[in-house]
Amino acid sequence: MTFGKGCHLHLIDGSAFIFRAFHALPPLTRKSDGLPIGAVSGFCNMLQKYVEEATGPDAPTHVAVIFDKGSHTFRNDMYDLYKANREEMPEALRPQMPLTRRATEAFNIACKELEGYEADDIIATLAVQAREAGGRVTIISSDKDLMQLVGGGVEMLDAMKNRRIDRDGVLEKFGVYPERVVDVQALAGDSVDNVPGAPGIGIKTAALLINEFGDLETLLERAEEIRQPKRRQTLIEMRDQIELSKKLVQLDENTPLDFTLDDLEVREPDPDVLLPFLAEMEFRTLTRRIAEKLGVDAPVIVEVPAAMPGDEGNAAPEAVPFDTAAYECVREVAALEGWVAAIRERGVVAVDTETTGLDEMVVDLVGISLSTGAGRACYIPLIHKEAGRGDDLFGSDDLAEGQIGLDQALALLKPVLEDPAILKVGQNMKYDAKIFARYGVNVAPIDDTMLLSYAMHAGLHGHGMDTLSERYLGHQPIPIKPLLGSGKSAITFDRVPIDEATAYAAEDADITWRLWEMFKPQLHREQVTTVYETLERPLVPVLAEMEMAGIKVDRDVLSRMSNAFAQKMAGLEAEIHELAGETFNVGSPKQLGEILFDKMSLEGGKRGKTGAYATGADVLEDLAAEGHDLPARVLDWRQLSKLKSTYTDALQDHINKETGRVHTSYIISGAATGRLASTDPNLQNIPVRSEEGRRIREAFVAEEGKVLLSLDYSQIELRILAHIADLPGMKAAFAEGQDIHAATASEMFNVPLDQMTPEIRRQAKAINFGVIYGISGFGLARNLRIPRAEAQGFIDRYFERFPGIRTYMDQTKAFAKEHGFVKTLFGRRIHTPEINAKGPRASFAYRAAINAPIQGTAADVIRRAMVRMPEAIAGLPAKMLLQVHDELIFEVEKDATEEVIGRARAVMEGAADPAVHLDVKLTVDAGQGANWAEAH
DNA sequence: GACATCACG
DNA sequence: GACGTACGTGATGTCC
Repeated sequence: MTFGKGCHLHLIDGSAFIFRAFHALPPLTRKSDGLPIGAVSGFCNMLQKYVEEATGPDAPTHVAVIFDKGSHTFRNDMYDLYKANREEMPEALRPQMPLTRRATEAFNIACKELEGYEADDIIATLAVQAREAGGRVTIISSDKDLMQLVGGGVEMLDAMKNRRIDRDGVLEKFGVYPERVVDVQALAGDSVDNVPGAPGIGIKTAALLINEFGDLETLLERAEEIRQPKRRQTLIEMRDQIELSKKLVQLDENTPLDFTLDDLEVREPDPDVLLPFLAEMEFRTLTRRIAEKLGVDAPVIVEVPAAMPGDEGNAAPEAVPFDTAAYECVREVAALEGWVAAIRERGVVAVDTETTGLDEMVVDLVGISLSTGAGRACYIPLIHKEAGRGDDLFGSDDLAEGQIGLDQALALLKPVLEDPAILKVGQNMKYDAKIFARYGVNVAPIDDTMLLSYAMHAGLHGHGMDTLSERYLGHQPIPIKPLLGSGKSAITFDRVPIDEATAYAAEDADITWRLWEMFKPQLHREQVTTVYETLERPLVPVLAEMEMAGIKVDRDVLSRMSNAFAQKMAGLEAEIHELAGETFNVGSPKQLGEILFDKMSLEGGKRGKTGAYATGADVLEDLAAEGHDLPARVLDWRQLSKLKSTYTDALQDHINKETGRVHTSYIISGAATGRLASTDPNLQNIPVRSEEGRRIREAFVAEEGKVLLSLDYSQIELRILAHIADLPGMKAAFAEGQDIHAATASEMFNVPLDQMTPEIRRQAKAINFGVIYGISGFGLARNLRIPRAEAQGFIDRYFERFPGIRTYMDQTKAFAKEHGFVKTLFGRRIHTPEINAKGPRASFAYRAAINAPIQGTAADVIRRAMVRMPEAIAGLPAKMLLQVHDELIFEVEKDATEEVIGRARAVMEGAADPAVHLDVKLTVDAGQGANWAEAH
């Protein structure tokens, strides 16, 4: 096809892809030989994503990836400092450059470069040719130098933000249309490329001048007319430098090319070329995904353990392919006895349970799967029902034939599952342990692949089985959805036909085994063995006990509150409709925004990214403060609505029918920092800050004759900050038992403690928290509702008075940049893969990196306390029920209260010892009462 | 399923 | 000089 009208040329800026891929990803290496491969991996993923999305009416007819070639270009002949401040290419990236060319060719996309020219010049030349031929062009890049080409059918596409940039987009960026972009750049210069420009003039000023005078040449001719003396002088004196800058930024549209547009026609990738390349790179997931897309079999990539010093000579084990047909369905006692013997032989087994649902406190055990080696797995169906899908949707309630009796199977397995000499491996073992516990089997000792991954990879990705299998085994597990169906017609696992259940369930055990085999030896290499052994694994039985204990919740209290809330809400709703002059859904932010800012024309309507007005509490509070009644009522209504739906209503549904208690579930690997997360229900966010909300805690009660006990760390994060950042002033204040926020205020604002006002203390408190969060002037200003400059002043003074903070922040950032993770005092690693990204993502990562060691160390401390707690209170009539980040809740017989407080407090205050000696002592406050509101 | 909102530490 | 910001979570309701 000859390129012309109706054609659409895509030009991809290859170097931009590479650098983006390199900086966005952790330093991956090819397993077999350690070759750095991260950028190639990211590059291929981006190409694949691009190919997948480049369909439809907008699809390109022609496409090329353009690369830079050689470091010396004609621009260096003009100006020897051009790009002189460019940093050396990172050592890990250099060997990957040729591989990205090969990757492009493997995808069967034209790959073009030209010695002595930058990619931008080739792109310019092709874009102009295509435009003159009457075609459309999309330049896939976010390089602002290319913006001068936009217009007349040429657009840019920022692939990361998925945003098209047309002439108006360029105007937005540069303040001028594309044809004047070089003029603006010539004046503003570019520090990245070391284009000098005119000193003191940035894009804003440059655009102003160009728009006033028309173009650069006129501006320079008539420079005497510029009103501002400084600018006038600069432009007159720097004329040569500005003209040189223009030549440097002006793209060459006449690059001598040895190919034509017609050579760039889109071609289908050839599986026989692409897949072998991906396999050679050892990209497991991508190889499989693309093979699937192309409808061919993925080549097998042999699994090789990562090379280690001293490993030479270790033969790589042959990778065993996944094969569901090889799994055994255990239906006879003799067969099960065979498995038990095999497990005893091996000393370790991967275990997984299948159940009728997700609530471990309610569901029934349906079957058990076991694995004793890669590819060697079985499923033991126990209470599967006669298959009856089809005519009879619900099947029969009769047990299917050929299953070992539940009791008999458990009796055979129990000695193995409880044998201290046999290791049981699971994925999220807390779930299975709780199921087994309800059947009288106490599984121990254990390993958990989810927690192994968490100890090594926190911050990099999730730790669910699907994620881990795809990422580390290159294998997508059988999805559960087709087996169970969805919606109304969904069935429980006991109604899944046994042969299908066997493939699914045994595969889970197989995957768990393989992950364990891979992860376990990696722990020590990542130096997180102690983290795993002391902070992750021992928590499993402790949390299982707490969750099974549950906390008693008084349904009547909640029910009465729900009714009261409903009444108040109805009243408020009527008032709101009255004020609005129409009825609308108060719970719809969209409708509320339209009422407030369109109908009532109130000031301050700001639209978010979806185009809807923002109606968050901060916005409504501002409006209410101006005297508007409607937003004030909505705020009240929202508070009640939240309390009712999330707490007083929903909590009732979580009361277990058998125990009369609420049993939350903690996610050990949920938060990257080491904190726990609580779900179904979340008992870590029960209201406390508002008086009305706090009353919900009255529904959490102790059994008759017992009390609830709450012990919480006082200011644990600030104490850890004082230790880590070595802040002598703050340490002293803690040592003397002072009010830490007042002490901070005194230090910062030179106010004696006895003259402290609540207002000054409030500001100091906000700054203290800000520091923990990786402070920014903007954030503090918003929090305190003060001008940004003032907030910045506070921060500057804080840094002055507590110089250790600066050092801590700088060192933490440098560490994160170098290693890709930060550490807590106890060695927990939290990865920060985006720390080397560009733009706001890096700012996010930076603040998270500052916060993680502090929040994470506090999380480690309370984990250590929890692990030691059962032994400390053994023999006492007390149970640990809940954890809320810095607080532990116990239920205790009244007589034993003081004894439990004493022992639990000692454990908590001494939790850091002996692993870490803190310069600041930890103190614990205790409270008790008939309910949680009283105890807190 | 994404988004906005809001509850907690 | 611009980016667009406080850190970490989970549950709910609306809307597409």
